Amino acid sequence: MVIPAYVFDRLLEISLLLHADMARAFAGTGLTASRTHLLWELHRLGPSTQQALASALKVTPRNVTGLVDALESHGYVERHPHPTDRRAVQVTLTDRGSRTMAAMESDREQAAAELVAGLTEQEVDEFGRILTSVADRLRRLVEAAADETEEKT
Amino acid sequence: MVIPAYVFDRLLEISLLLHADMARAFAGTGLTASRTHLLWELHRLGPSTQQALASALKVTPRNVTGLVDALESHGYVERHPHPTDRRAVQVTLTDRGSRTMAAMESDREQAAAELVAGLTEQEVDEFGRILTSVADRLRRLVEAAADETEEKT
DNA sequence: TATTGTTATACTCTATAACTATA
DNA sequence: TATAGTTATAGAGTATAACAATA
Repeated sequence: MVIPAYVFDRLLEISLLLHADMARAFAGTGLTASRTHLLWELHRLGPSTQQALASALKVTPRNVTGLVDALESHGYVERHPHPTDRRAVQVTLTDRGSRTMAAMESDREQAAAELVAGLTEQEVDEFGRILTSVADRLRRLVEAAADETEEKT
Repeated sequence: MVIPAYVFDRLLEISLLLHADMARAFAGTGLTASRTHLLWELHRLGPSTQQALASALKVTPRNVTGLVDALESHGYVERHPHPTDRRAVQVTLTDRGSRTMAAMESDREQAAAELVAGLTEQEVDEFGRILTSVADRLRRLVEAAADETEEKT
């Protein structure tokens, strides 16, 4: 039993469609996929240091500096002194940032509903269950491959 | 009925895992995700002009120039004069390029088998069917959003 | 006139390395 | 000595605009 090729084609198509739609939706807003990902983590975590954001996004601290610079200049986030650690910066959402995330959350829910309109609850559950199983196996495969690469080093 | 949040989390996780694995697998090969995508299309389409590749990849011709430059310098593709149109270039896979794609194809099949090990044929079929349905609806949503944006312009 | 591919220019994301201020 | 964030530098992907050769 193998994942049929058409499933890969659909996944690739979904990825390209989402990319195109983001480019369209972000035009003129000062947002990009990476910047929005940072906003999303900030929304989830609450006020955070740039180190915490770097871990959450799995990118370097230097990279976070650039993303926060861009988001700050467009008014989505603010840098504040950290209350207890004078080395660190605390990044917070501004009102604009909070409103943007709230709007995105409700857009996402609406889109999520439209995508599965016509499917039964059982079908959606089954889909989620298989997706989770595939993600679990993929995680193990990727970790095994990474370990193997490391051993060679 | 709405797609549950954990399904989005799994999809995001899969996307991040694949990205990390590609970065690892491509180290030292001169390949990247974008360059591999071009090789894949070339493998699928056969010898192609850069215009054809730009359409297939949905990027600008200028972008293809850069990708083909990089792939050529690493020996994966070659530029040849087009047999009938002296303006155009025909891009072909080299032996190295063909061998690389063949290896990737078999790797992909093996990984695809491991990801669904433990699932029944019926479950995989069901998964593919729902994925197709979701992709169809997503395509329509994205097109509708794009049309709406265009009307405002 | 239209098309193919290139040069010129610019923006974004990402990484490593060196450095400053602080813990 | 270790950590948080910055400056410096570099590579990769992407885009628009102007241009030369050819159709």
